[in-house]
This record gives sequence, C-alpha cells and structure tokens, in this order.
Amino acid sequence: MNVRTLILAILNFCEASGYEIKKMSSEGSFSYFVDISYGSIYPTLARLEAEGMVAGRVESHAGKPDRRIYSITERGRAELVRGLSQPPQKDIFKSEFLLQAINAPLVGPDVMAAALAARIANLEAEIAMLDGIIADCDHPATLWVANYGKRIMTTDLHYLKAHRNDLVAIAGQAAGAPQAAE
Amino acid sequence: MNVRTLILAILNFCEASGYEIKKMSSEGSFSYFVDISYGSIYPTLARLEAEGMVAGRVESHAGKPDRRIYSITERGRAELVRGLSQPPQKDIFKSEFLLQAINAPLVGPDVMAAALAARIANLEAEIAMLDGIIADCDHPATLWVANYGKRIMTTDLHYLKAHRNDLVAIAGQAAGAPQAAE
DNA sequence: TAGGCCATGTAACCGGTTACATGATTAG
DNA sequence: CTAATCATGTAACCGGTTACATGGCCTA
Repeated sequence: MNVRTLILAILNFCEASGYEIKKMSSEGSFSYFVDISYGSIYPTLARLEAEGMVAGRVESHAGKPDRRIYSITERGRAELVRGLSQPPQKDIFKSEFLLQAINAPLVGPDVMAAALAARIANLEAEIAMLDGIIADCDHPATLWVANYGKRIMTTDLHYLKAHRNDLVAIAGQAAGAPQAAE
Repeated sequence: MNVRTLILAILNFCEASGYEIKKMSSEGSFSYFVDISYGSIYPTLARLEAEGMVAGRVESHAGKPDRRIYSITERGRAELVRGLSQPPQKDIFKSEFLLQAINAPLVGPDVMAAALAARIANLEAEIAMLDGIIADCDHPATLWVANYGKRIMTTDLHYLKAHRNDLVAIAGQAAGAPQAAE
C-alpha cells in the first residue's frame, strides 16, 4: 500500500489536485486508513505524470492560486488494477493505546484512564465521520467498507465503555509500587 | 511507537535475546501489533545497552550459539514509562484489503473473493492465537488486551462471513466492462 | 495586522527493511 | 546430505516525514 497506488486509487474516484488528495487522505473517506503528507504527494504526482499514469492540467480561479488538477489515464488505471490485484499483505495495525494497555500497571490508572477517554472520543468521531459517508455516498463499494468499519468501531466502542473500569483497576494494582527493583 | 519503546516494553515482561524479541514480535503475544526486523532489533539493543537502559550478558548453551540476553534496568524502565505516558497518537491502520474492497468493481469478483477468503483465514488464525494467550497467560493487562482483541476480531469475522457475498456481487457489477473509457 | 486557509513544491533527514555474511547443530 | 532452526550482526537502500520556502486572499 504505497503512496503511488493510493494516489491512483483516489484519482480513480475523482480528479483532484495534490492539495485535495491530502485532504481526502487525512479527513475524507480515505482517512480511516491513510494520511499521506505533501512531501510524498507532490513528487509522486509528478512522477506519475512523467510515466503517463495521470494527466495534469492547470486550472485558474480568480483570487485563488492556480491548481494542478490530475486525472487518471487508461495506463494509470491498468497500473492500479495491477497494484490491487496481487494478494493483499496482512493489515498493519499499530496501536500505541494497546501498548499502553498491555503495560497498564506501569503507566498507572490516571494515564490509562486518559488514554481510554481519548480513544473513546476518537472512535466516536470516526463513527460520526462514517455516518456522514453512509448518508451521502452512493458508491456501493465505499458504502460496504463504511458499514463494515462502522460495525467494527461500534463494537470496539461498546466494549471499551463496558470494560474501561477493569483496565483502570489493573493499572491501579501496582500504583505507587512500580515493579520489583533491579 | 518506535522500536526503542517496543523493545523496552518486551524486556519489561521478561529478559530476552535479540532473536527471542524478534520471535515475540512476529509470533508471540506482541505480534498482533508489531513485527520488527533483525536489522532494527540488534542495533537498537546495542544502543540501549550503551545508554544503560538495558543490561546484556552472554549465555552459553552446549551445542548452541552463544546468546546475548538483555534485561531492562531501572533507567530503562523509567524511559519506558516516559515513552508510554505521553498521550498515545492515533492508531495507525493500513489495510490493503480495505483498499481492494473500496475498489471492488475494478479488481473483479475473483480477486475480491480470494482476498475475502484470505482475510477470513487470517482472522481465524489470529483468534486462535489469542485463545492460546487467553488460556495460558495470567498477566491481567495482557489478558485484557487479548480479550479486547478477540472480541473485535470475532465481530469482524462474523461480519465478513455474513456480508462477503455482497462485496463479491459489487465486484461483479462492472466485470468485463472495466469502467468508462478515457 | 495577524493568523488561517489555499496551493505547490524541495531538501534534508530518519526510521526502518532487505539482503547479505557467518556458522554451528539438529531433524528429516 | 539438505534444509531448517538457532543466533548475531552490518551495509545499502528506500519510502516516507519534517521542516522550510513562497505568496496571495480572506477573516477576526
């Protein structure tokens, strides 16, 4: 899942500028599995154009900076299919929250409670975003993914709310006596 | 969640060699959120030792290569607490499967069905691993995380099984007619 | 008039992986 | 005899981020 394929996938939905791609990847319907930086978007876009995978055109709007709008080409779409068709590698899931949770006794109940609260808030925000997609969007595949994501996040949220106190209690177990000495 | 903190976290559970750390991170109870490579483990371990965060000793077993066993020091534990205590950044979730799913019409029903099957198999394997941890382990925080993970993965699995056909159908919608022309 | 948003781009850096080098022991 | 497992380590590479440079327009 390199930036290259990701950008092609986004451009296969709609043409966009580098700036818009950034926004889609950090706020829009792609945000729940990526967040690309400008520093990788613009060079990749330039390279994709040089390879004929995307076509760029400049659009001028009065009172706004010029925008380079890119759209995917036939070659780009073929490349995207190639990229998507090879068996997907395992999902990568990196959770600092889980690392904290596994070390609950070490971080203590206060930090743990704060982390739980942050995660719950985060999940609620993300579910709200998915609700927005589910309401607005009529693209079947996107809807399928949004509903799938919502289902999992909802379960996650319920579980956290039901068991947060257990984890805080575990974190409190060793409070003040920070593990055996060296 | 850099390798540094991760290694300290692992060593806070038990002392281990670089080789064992690798195994824990790619098979053991840490594997469901990381997989570190030797190329980052050994240099990091050396650096941590130079900084006094971990202490290494050489152990010889007849008929086996020498092993450098590392254990965390007080300083290392303090460093770990510091690393864990700052508010965790958002979970990173990168899923090639989801990227395929969102582009289901493009990849076609066969590839989509294969991806679904792979993901289902993967989830089943991971749930089995979690069951192992839940049965064996008596560390409360680890158990909490394992049960949490199991709950989510189980929901995930059920949802996938119940809705896989829908996604394959969506992927079949555009089969043979690969999108509008340029 | 200060700060935020729009908009594009580059250069330096960095965290990490891949691939390689080495070598003994054990299981098939 | 071959392959796998145990075990440590290095060097080259690479994908990506951070921080910087630039500048006009709009809002508070």
